[in-house]
Amino acid sequence: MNVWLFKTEPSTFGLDDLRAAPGATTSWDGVRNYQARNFLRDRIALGDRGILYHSSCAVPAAVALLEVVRAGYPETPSLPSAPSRRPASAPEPERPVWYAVDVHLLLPFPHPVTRPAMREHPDLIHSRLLQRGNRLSVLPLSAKEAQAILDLADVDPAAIRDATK
DNA sequence: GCCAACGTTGGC
DNA sequence: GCCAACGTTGGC
Repeated sequence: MNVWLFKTEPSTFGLDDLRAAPGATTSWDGVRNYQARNFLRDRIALGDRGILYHSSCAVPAAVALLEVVRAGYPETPSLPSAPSRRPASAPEPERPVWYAVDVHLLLPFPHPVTRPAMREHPDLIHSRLLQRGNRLSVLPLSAKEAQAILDLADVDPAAIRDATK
């Protein structure tokens, strides 16, 4: 089970929007970076966890624990034509370019974990998340990094394993 | 508002 | 294929 960081600008879509969404679940789409796209398409699995991170706002911070409830799927599904009906001369259908996953809000953090707080933690000080110029909107977290963020959020460590109820 | 970092574009 | 210019992201 892997843990992923999902970055979002709360002025566009944040924790409050996810709370208000039907089933506290949303499609994580709109990612337009190939490296992040590859994570969505190839690496993020059903049941993986996510940490929701607010960026480009007054207090950038990790704010919630998520669960992936649907693995990667094309943003705009192309209607697959039955192979037998496709003339041999027709081009192969193109592979979709952009992908989404669905995430569900498991647990809003008791309090946000800010960047200064993360810098105090030995397991986060070298995290890609804290590096300047990091522009990846979806990125993998090591088990240590994920645990450190949950520790700083005062979330029960068991939450990351047992949250599915 | 500033600046660093990175991705994309386009001329050659 | 190189690389400069430009646009975007994102922290501060």
